[in-house]
Amino acid sequence: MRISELARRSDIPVATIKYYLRVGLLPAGERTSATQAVYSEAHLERLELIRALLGPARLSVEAASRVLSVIDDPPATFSEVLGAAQNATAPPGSDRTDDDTAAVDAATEAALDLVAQLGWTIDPGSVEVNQLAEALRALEAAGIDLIDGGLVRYGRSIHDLAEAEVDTVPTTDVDGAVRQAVLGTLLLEPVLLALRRLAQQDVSIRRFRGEG
Amino acid sequence: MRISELARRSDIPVATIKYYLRVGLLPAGERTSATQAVYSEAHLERLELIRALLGPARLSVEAASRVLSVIDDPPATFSEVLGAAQNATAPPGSDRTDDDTAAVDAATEAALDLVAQLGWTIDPGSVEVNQLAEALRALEAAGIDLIDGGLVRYGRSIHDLAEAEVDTVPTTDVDGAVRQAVLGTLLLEPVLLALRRLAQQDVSIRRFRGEG
DNA sequence: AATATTGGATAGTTCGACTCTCCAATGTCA
DNA sequence: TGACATTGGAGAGTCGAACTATCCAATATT
Repeated sequence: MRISELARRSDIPVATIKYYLRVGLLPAGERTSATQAVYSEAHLERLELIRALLGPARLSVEAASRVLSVIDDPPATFSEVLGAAQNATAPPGSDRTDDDTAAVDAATEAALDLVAQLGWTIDPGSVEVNQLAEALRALEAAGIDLIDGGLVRYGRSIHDLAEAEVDTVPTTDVDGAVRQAVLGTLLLEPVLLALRRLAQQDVSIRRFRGEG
Repeated sequence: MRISELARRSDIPVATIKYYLRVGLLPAGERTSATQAVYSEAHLERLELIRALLGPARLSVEAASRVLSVIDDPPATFSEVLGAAQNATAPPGSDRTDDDTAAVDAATEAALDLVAQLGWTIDPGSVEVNQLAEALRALEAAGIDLIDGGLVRYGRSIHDLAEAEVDTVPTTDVDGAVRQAVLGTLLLEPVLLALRRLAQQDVSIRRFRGEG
């Protein structure tokens, strides 16, 4: 099909598709002449994927393009796939000056401590540790107190989730595994957040039924 | 203190503080004359809160201001608090044209179905149902297949989480409860997402240890 | 009295994600 | 075959969000 049909079928403006082509999110169509190219069903699927990453998964164009390049050209081992996916989507760590290094260090220590308590084996230098540290710092700065061991309890529940997720990754088909791992990591996030809020509704309704 | 000291202590530029004042995120200081005002420790804390909402919690200024107004002026019942917090932070639902109503309806039905399977009592008209529906739609559009009952399993784990969270809310101090509920809902999100990724690392390291 | 700071309003600036405009080279239909 | 539509490609323009800078008159401070 040509670009106008691609636009119609995907419900994305031609100008936007051209933009995606320009920034490299969408591979070029097959040239049939100097000013014409044809696009396949694969392009259509790719567009849906792009929209899922830019929309629900809330990625920037730059992050999405890193993610897609992991899918297009996967690393050799599963752990690397996961790492690549996670790195590709990590927000560009806040470049704060080193004035409050103390607070940051303390938070990092708290994060590593939590992971140790949970008995997890992870890469202590990975971006996620920093993300966790920063998130914990924000919690504390806002004055939120968790009951003692609260985070450990969260950690265990979340580990259950992770087990369930890894179960869904096919072990035979390598490319499929990559795709599933990467997209699962990203696209399940909004699902989990929405489920969490609904669960909170249920819990609070149950617990505070008929109270003022 | 005056605005320059507030800026220095909070590490936020004066111009930005003025901006927050203008848009109503930060209440005005106490006027001492026509061109002077003093700010308190409360303003400093408020600024930290604002930064936590705009940064880690990834809220827009508009959403943050809705959240803060819930905290400043809480509704009467706990369920209302939760609802208000959730509504305040809900992203502005995608205003798609009604061309693919079918897909949307199907997704909504799938979402409600999932909730029913979990046995949760929720408001079927709440924003979160739509969020869930949209997230599920994106998953499906990307061609991610979950093992049967996978989502139910996730749901149960998440319900555990929600229980743990509601446990941390103090039942005596009303204002504190509101603050805790609202900020906990928002600021724990990044914590949970980071924990999830670390848990995935652990699971995959354990499972694929030494494989190519 | 001289200099610095403040509140407040208005006008930029920056960045990301598009969206528009052009134009020459093709494609298509009568 | 000729008139009209479409395409690829590149550059410029738009838009909204979140700041950031500039001004100025009215105080403060020293």
